[in-house]
Amino acid sequence: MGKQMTEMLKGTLEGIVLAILSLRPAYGYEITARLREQGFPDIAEGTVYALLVRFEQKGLVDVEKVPSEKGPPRKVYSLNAPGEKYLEEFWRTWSFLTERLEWLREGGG
Amino acid sequence: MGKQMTEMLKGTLEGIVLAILSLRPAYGYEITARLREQGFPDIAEGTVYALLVRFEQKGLVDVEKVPSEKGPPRKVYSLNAPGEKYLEEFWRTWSFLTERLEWLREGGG
DNA sequence: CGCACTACTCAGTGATGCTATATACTGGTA
DNA sequence: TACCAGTATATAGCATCACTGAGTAGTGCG
Repeated sequence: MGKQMTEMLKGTLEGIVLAILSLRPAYGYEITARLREQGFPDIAEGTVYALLVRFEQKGLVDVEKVPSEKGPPRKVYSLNAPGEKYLEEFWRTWSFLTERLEWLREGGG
Repeated sequence: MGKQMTEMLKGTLEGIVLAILSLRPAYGYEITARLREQGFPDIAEGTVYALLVRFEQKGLVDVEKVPSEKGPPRKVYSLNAPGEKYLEEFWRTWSFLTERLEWLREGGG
């Protein structure tokens, strides 16, 4: 993917996964697979799981253990109220950044 | 500024400063001041100087020492050819990210 | 049994931005 | 003189984050 993308994902991947969870609840392996389909082929599984642990520690998600037909039980994460708020804040921060960058890209006023 | 912005700036601040340099050459103190005017009040001076050192080490900028009427001599940085290329790559990476995020924001297909 | 796929975990690494401090030069003022 | 504000650069130490690489577990197929 390149170093630029890796660094740019810092802080952004968090928002991406929160956004995915806001669409509907999901578990780690599923999220990783979806990211790979959607243009992020090199997102490491370990990265996603670590993110989900952080979400849980921050109280942004609810967790439910669901048995799987194939393999160990799934940990299904769903965004709760604080999570929604946090995601809204993410979008505000993201919008601010995109506005600043769009402005710079167009010649900086 | 908040932790979200701090993390999101990782990888992005690099592009922001490169974009500022692509408009016209500038020195560290000046760049910091401009960032503060343009909505990033909490960018630390040390952050900018470290960034400029990295640019120099990567060979993305040319440096010229210019005497100042007030204070120590300025180190004026200007984007060179590899720097321009690197900036273009940054914009491509940035565009990819914004497209993915816009898509997610609008409901994820 | 061995292999592939599903599913989660964790220690160690590298890059980045922030904090805090130090250095250096000019000019104003008590 | 002594002090301080503004200009200008540099750097050591810290926290956070994504990546690497390895390990653990369960199911089904050859």
